[in-house]
Order: sequence, then structure tokens, then C-alpha cells
Amino acid sequence: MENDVRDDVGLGRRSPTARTRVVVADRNVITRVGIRSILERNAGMAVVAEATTYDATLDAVDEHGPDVLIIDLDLGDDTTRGLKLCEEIADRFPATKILVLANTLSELIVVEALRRGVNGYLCKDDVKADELGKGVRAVQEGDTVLGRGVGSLVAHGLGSTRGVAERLTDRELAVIKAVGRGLSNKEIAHELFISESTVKFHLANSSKKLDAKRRAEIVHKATSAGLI
Amino acid sequence: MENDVRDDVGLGRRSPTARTRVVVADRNVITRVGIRSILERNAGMAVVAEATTYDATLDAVDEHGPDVLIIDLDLGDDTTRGLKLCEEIADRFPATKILVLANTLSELIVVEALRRGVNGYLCKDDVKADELGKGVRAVQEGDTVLGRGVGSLVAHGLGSTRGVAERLTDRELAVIKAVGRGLSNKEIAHELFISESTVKFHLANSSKKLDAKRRAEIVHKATSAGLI
DNA sequence: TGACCACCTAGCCAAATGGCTAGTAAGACA
DNA sequence: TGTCTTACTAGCCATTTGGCTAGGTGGTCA
Repeated sequence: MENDVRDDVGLGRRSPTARTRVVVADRNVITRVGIRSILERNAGMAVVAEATTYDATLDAVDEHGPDVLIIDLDLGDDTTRGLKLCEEIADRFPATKILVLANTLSELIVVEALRRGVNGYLCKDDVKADELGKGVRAVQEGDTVLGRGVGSLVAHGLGSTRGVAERLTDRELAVIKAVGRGLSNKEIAHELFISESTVKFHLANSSKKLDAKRRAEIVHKATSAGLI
Repeated sequence: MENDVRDDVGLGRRSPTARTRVVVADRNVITRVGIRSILERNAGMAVVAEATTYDATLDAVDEHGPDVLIIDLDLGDDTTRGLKLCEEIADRFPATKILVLANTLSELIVVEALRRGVNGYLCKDDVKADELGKGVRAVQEGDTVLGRGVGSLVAHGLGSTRGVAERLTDRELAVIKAVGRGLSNKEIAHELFISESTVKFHLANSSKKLDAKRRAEIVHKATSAGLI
């Protein structure tokens, strides 16, 4: 059950059976220790580096060229930067597969992540201990891994007629943040140096993209998705 | 730096120096493994049980009578049940100290938790590896532990003149959830079998309690606090 | 060059919301 | 018994909002 696989290294054929090398990017120590513990003890993998910021993640991937990057998209204030980072890594380091390990499940983020070249998407609260290792192995071998619930969410989204969670622009995000702080359109207009009409324009667009009926729902969806 | 402290056990005086016994309640395997790893390897403590539901947590505390319970308030749909559970444990098992390990930092929840007998409140994303063990040790010895940022948040809340995050009633919570789904007052009234006036009444009360100016802000604060 | 996109603005109108006062009623608690 | 809390209702009125149409700008990319 818990064989030590270190002996594999240094045997005959090296490359295919070599230990899977993983970089973990998560701001949470507890999570990092947990992942390391699970992967190294039970799955025979090696966590070669840990990162807690976007920049450090990029550096770590560049330096270690891991087989798999396990990343929580939310390393800072908003998930948007995490998505951009994934895109960059998928682009610059195609040999490194990306497995997102998210706190929350949001169609918006899942679809956007897959669009940007992520190879797998698991939810922290849903994964069982053995599934983490299996997931890492699977993405390493080229599979796309979607955790419980994630798959059906995506299928549902792709099947529907609407725009499937289009990306929010910077301006839209700024307006939504202000709405979440309880500001009126007039106050937001004043704060962002735009007219009230423009605020309403951005909100109307955000509504469509998020499939939300009212500003309160926009805020709820954006908050749940870690956008604000 | 990382001495193995297991030798402490079985020395002369047992009870004061005996290994601290901990129960961990968190729905997330990775976090549970991480906490166990950190506490057992570096702090010389023993995780005697893990729980993933409110009921299981109560059972585990009852059965093992741990020195400290480390709990994530959000074991199910909403944080409210977690708060109730803490109150019950603090009441029935005063020997077990409670250390909350939260995902998010919300004044609302912190104040409410302390009010119900919790001994410490740390934020997962903020704790360093060594702080977890120190925190556990401190609450065990009777101290109240508030993580970085948590303390000032509470102090600020207590210092202000307003009601300091009063508890939301079930009805208010139901209305807020509906608002988050983008429903209008009329729709909410119909869904909850109450009049539109009553919906507005509950929202006005919620506004005061959460110190929110508009429904969108109510939703934002409630969502951030894990209430909906 | 034209198409497309993000961004910005204006005005109109119906609906929704928020703030207020002024009540009723049931259950908990001392 | 009286007081408190929660829950519920009504109406009024100003403000906010959402939905609509109809524009304008500058930047990017094929």
C-alpha cells in the first residue's frame, strides 16, 4: 500500500518511470504541507518547489521545469491574475501540465481556465486523498481531469445557448467591486470619473456575461467566483 | 530548530507535559493532512481524530475529550451551524479549547464566534507553519489567540458605536439568500409566502446589522462571511 | 481598410428599492 | 405581569435601478 518508490529512480529505464516532479503554488502553508504529504507519502511523487505568489510560481516553473504545477488560482487579490499566469505558463512551458486546485467551484472560472490551457480542475473540498495523486498522474499523461461536479458544470455551460461566462473587462470588474461596497451608480460614476450612464452600461454588460438578473446577483456571483 | 519532541512523553511529570491531544474538523482532506503533519512533526502534538461534519465533530469531541478542537466553521452550507456547534461544545465540554481556523476573515463571524466561547481565531491563509502549533499551545493554556489582522478587526468593531455585527435571524438570512439569487422583493415575497413589505422590513434590518448601505452590499458581506 | 472591441455618453420610462411611520401578533423571559 | 424579540403588514414618496435606443472614440488585428 505505502511502498517507498524511491528505488525506482536509478533503475533501468529512467525517463518514463522517473518520479513525477511537482511544483505547488498556494498561499496557504497548511495546504502546501498537506499536498506534499499526500503526494510524497502515498503517490511516490516529489514536490520540488513551493510558491506563494504569482511571480514566485513563474520562477519556480522556469527553474525546476516540473511535470505538473498544482496551483490555486487565487494567490492574491483576485483570480484574474491566476488565470493570466496559467495562460503564460501553458504558453511558455508546454511540458509542464497545470492542475488547478480551487477553493470554490464557479463555472465562470472553470471555463476560463480550460480556455487558457489548464489541464485539470479539482475542488479542494471535494477531492479525496487518493484522487489528488491520481489527478496529478492523469494530467501528466495528457488527460484532462475534471473533479466531481466540475465536469457536469462545464458540460451544462457549453450546452447552453448563452455566451458561457465571457471574461469581464477591467472596467466592468471595477464597477462590480464598487457595487459590492454598496455604492450607488452616481457615487461609482464620481469615483471612477465616468458618467452614470457608463456605470449602467458596464453593469448591463456584466449582467449578460454573468447571466445575472440584478446587481445583487452580479455581486454574489463575482464574490463566489473570487473575482472581487 | 526542528528537534523531535516525542521524548517528552514518558518522562517524569506526565500531565502538564503530556502530548497535547487535538481533534481536527475540516471538510478538506488536504487541510486535515496538513494540520496533522505540522502538529505531529514539528509541535509534538497528537491528532487523535478527524471529522468532516458537524455531527461527527461533536461525536469526536465527546469520545476523545481532546485538549483542543481545531475547526473550520464552514463544514456544510453555512457558517451558522458551525457557530452553534462551537457554542454547544464550549458549553458541554469546557475542558476542550476551541481554535477556529477560518478561510475568510469577517468581523461578523469573529465577533460572533468569540461571543460563543471560542478561544482562538486564525486565518488559514495567514498562519505560518510554526504559528499553528503555537496557537494550539496558547489556547490550551487558556490564552485567547487572534491571528494577524483578526485582533485589530475585533478591536475596531468593539470600539465603534454601532451594534457590532449582530446575529442575523433565520428569516433575514433566507431573504438575503434570495436577494443573492437576483430575485426582486416581489418574487422573494411570493417565494417565502410573506408580503413585499415584510421583505423590505427584513432587508432594512439586515442592512443595519451588517452596516451595509444597499442590498448589493448586504449580499457581498454575507457572501464573504460564508453566510450564504 | 474595415471589422471588432473596450470604453464612453445621453435620454426616456417603467419598475424596483430604500427610508419612513405606524401598526399587529406570538413566544421567551424575569 | 410587563418587556423583549422576532415576524409580519400597510402606505407614502423620493431615489435608484434596469432596459431600451442611439450615438462617439481609440486601439488592435487580419
